[in-house]
Amino acid sequence: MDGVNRTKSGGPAGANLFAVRSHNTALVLDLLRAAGGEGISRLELAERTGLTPQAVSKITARLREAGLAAEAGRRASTGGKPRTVLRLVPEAGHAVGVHLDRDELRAVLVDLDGAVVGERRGALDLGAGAEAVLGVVAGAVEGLVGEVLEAAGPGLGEVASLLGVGVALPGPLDHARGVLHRVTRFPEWDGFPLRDALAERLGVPVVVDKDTNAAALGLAVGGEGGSFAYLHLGTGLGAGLVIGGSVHRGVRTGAGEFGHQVLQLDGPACECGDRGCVEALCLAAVERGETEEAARVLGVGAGNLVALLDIDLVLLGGRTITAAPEAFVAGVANVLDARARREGALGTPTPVRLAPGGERSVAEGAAQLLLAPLFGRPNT
Amino acid sequence: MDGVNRTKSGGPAGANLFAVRSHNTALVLDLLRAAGGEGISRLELAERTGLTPQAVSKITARLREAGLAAEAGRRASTGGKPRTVLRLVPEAGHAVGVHLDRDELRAVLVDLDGAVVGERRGALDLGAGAEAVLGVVAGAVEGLVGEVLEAAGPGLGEVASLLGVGVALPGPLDHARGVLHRVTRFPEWDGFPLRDALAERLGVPVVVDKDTNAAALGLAVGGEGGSFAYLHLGTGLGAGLVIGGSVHRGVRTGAGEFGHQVLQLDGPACECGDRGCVEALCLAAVERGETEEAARVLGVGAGNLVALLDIDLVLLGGRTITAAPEAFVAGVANVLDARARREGALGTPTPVRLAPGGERSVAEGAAQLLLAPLFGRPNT
DNA sequence: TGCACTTTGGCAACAGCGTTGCGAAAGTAG
DNA sequence: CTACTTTCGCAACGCTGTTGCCAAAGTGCA
Repeated sequence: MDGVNRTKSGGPAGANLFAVRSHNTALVLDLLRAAGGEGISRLELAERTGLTPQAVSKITARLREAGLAAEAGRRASTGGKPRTVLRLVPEAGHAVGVHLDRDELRAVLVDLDGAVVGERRGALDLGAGAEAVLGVVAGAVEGLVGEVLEAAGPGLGEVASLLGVGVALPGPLDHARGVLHRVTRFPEWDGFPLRDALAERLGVPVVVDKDTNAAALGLAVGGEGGSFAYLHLGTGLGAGLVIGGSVHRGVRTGAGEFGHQVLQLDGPACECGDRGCVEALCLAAVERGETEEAARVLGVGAGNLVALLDIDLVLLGGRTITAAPEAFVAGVANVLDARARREGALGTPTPVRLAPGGERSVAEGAAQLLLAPLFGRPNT
Repeated sequence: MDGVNRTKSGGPAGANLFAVRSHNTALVLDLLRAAGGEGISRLELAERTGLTPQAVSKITARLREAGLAAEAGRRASTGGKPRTVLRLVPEAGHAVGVHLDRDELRAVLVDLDGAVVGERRGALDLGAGAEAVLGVVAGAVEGLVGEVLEAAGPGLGEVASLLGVGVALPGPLDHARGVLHRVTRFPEWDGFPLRDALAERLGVPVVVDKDTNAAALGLAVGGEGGSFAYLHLGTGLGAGLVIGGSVHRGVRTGAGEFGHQVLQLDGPACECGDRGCVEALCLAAVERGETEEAARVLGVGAGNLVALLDIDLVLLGGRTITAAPEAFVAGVANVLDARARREGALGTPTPVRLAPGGERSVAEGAAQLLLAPLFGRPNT
C-alpha cells in the first residue's frame, strides 16, 4: 500500500487496484530475490504471500514479460507434475552505491540481486568544497557505469537498467530532501543540496542517507531478522535501527544518534558538548587499551536500546570492532545476558553478532537505497 | 492491508480486494472519528484519502447502511450545492477498558468516539490470586455493561454493539498471547493466561496490554502527533512509544522499558538488580525532595530516547509528575533544549508537554485496544 | 422572477485486481 | 498402458475504485 494515491497532506493514503498490484508485485519480487540462485516455485510463492496460485501465475507472467524474472529448471516431482522454478534476472536492473568517508570514496555497481559487478575506490578530501567533491563523485559514477554497462559518455539516463545512485555519508542530514546538515568538522557543507545537485549532474535519481542507515539497510535486505540495531564503532559511534524490516529514520532523519547517549551523569566531557556520552566513554577506554571495559560500556548502551525497543538482534561493525571482534561481541553479550537473567521469565537474551560483510558494506547498502523500494521496502 | 490473507509464517501478506475495502473503510472511519461532532464532508474525505469522490460516496453509503455513519446537516454553500456533512454514530459501538493497578480497579465503558459513557471504581488486591481478581474484573465489566447498555444478565456476547474488553496493567506481559509474565511483586501471576480466561468468562474478545502502552494508545488516538513517547512517573518509571501513529511493542512486547535505562555507570543499586537506572536515580531525588534534580535526570533519559528515535514529542504523566507538573515539564525541556542547541542546524528542540487526560486515561486507552483496529490501527 | 453558472453527489458503464471452475500438461506408481 | 497426482494456464466471475454523465441544490446577476 505504498507509493500510490499520495495525499496532499502526506497523510495515510487510500488504496486502489494499482496499489494492490504494486504491493503484490513487490512482495513476489522480494521473495524471488531472497531465494537467490536456487529460485522458488510458484506454489511456494503462493504459500508465502497468502495469494492463490493463479494470482501468482499472473504476477510472475507479468514479471517474465518485463524481463525481471525467468524460469530456471524444475524441482523433483513429488508424484505429479514437477514445479517450475522461477528466479530473478539480476541484470535487469542496476544501482550505484557511493560511500563518502572523511578521506575516501568508494563506489560499487550492483545488480538486482545486490551482487557487486563493479567497484571504484579513490582518495577524497571532503574539505575541498562541494563543487570539487561533486566532480569526483560524478566522475567515479560515470566511469563505473560506463565501464561495466558500456554506456557511451555522459547522460546516464540513457542506461535503461540503471535505477539511480545512492550516496551514504557520515553526519546528520535530511534524507527526505537530500540536504546535508553538518558533515562532521566540515561546516562548509552545511545546507548543501547534495541529492538535487548530483541528480541534475548525472541525469538519474539520487538518494542520500547516513552511513549507518545505509549499512543497516544492507543488512536488512541481506536477510537479517525483522528488528535489529546495527552499532558502528569507528572514529565515532553511531547506530542504524531496523524496525519491522525497514530502516527507522525518524521525522528529521535524526534517529540512530546512539553515540551521544548519556551513560554517566555528569561524567567526562564529550566533544559534542555534553558529558558522559557513551561514545566518549567507549573511545577513551579503547585509547587506554582497555578493550574489555570499552565492550562493557558499549554493552550497557546497547542494553538500554534493547530494553527500550525490544529488538531481536544487535549487530556490531566498524574498524574499532573488527580490530577485536571476539572481545567486543563477548563483552556486549555479557551485559545483555545479565539483563535478561534479571528479567526472569522474559529472559531470552538478545543475541549479539558481528555484522557480516566487509569494508564495502556501506557502499552496498547505499545502492540498496534504490533497489529496496522495488521489493516493497520504501525509504520512509 | 491488515487482517486478511495471513500467511502461515506470519510474513508479509498479499493484498486482495477485501483488503482494499477494509483499508479504505478504516481510513474513512478514522477521519470521521477525528472530525468529531463537527463532522466532515465527502469531498474533504476524498482529499484527505486521495480517493475519488465517487469512491468515498460508495464507502460512506456502506457505512451509513451499517449504521456507523450518518448525515449531519450541511455546510455553507460556496456558490453551488452545499456539502453534506457526515459524522460517526458513536453509539454504534462500545468497548470496555479496565485499568488494574496494585490496589485499585477502574473500568470505563466508551463509545466509538472514545467518550466515556459509564465508569466503575473499586478496591482491588492483586495479591489475592488470579481467580478472585478475575471474578472482581468480570463482575465490574458485567455490571457496567448491564447498567449502561441494559444487557440482561451474563453473556455479554448478546450485546451487539460491544466490541470487547481491553485490560491494562503494570508489569511485563505478552500482548500477543495475552499472558502475564511477572506482575511487579506478585509472582503468583506468572504465566497466567489472563486474556483467554477473561474472554471465556465474559464471552467477548479481550485484549491485554501494559498500562503505559494503553495510555500511549489513548494519546495517539486522541490526536497526538505521529511519533511520540509517553513517560509515566508514578510508583515506577515506564514509557509507551508511538512510532508513526502506532504503538511500538517489540517482538516480545517488552518495548518501553525506559525506567531501567542505565544513566549512571556503576551508580547506586536499583531494585531490578542493575546499577544506576534512571528510575532509581529519579525516584531517589524525588524522595529527597529535589524535584529539580529529578526532572533533570528524567530529562537526560528522555534526551537519550529522543536522540535515538528522533521522535516529535515527549509527554509526561503519572502521579509524581502531576504533583509538580510545571517543574518536571520545565526541567525535561531544559535538557532537551540544551541538546538541540548543541546540534546546531538540526536544532529544533523536541517539545515537552504534560499528557492530557486525567486519572482515567489508562482505562480509556485500554478501551481503545478494541476500538483502534476499526480505525486502521491494528495491535501489531 | 428567471436564467446562467457552480458545486455536490448519485447512477451506470468500465478497467483491472485476485478468485474460482475447469481442463491440459507432465510427471509417478502399479 | 492405465490410473492417479500435481502443476499451471484459460475463461468466467465478483468486486474494487474510476470515469462519464446527469440530476439536485445552491448562488449571482439581469
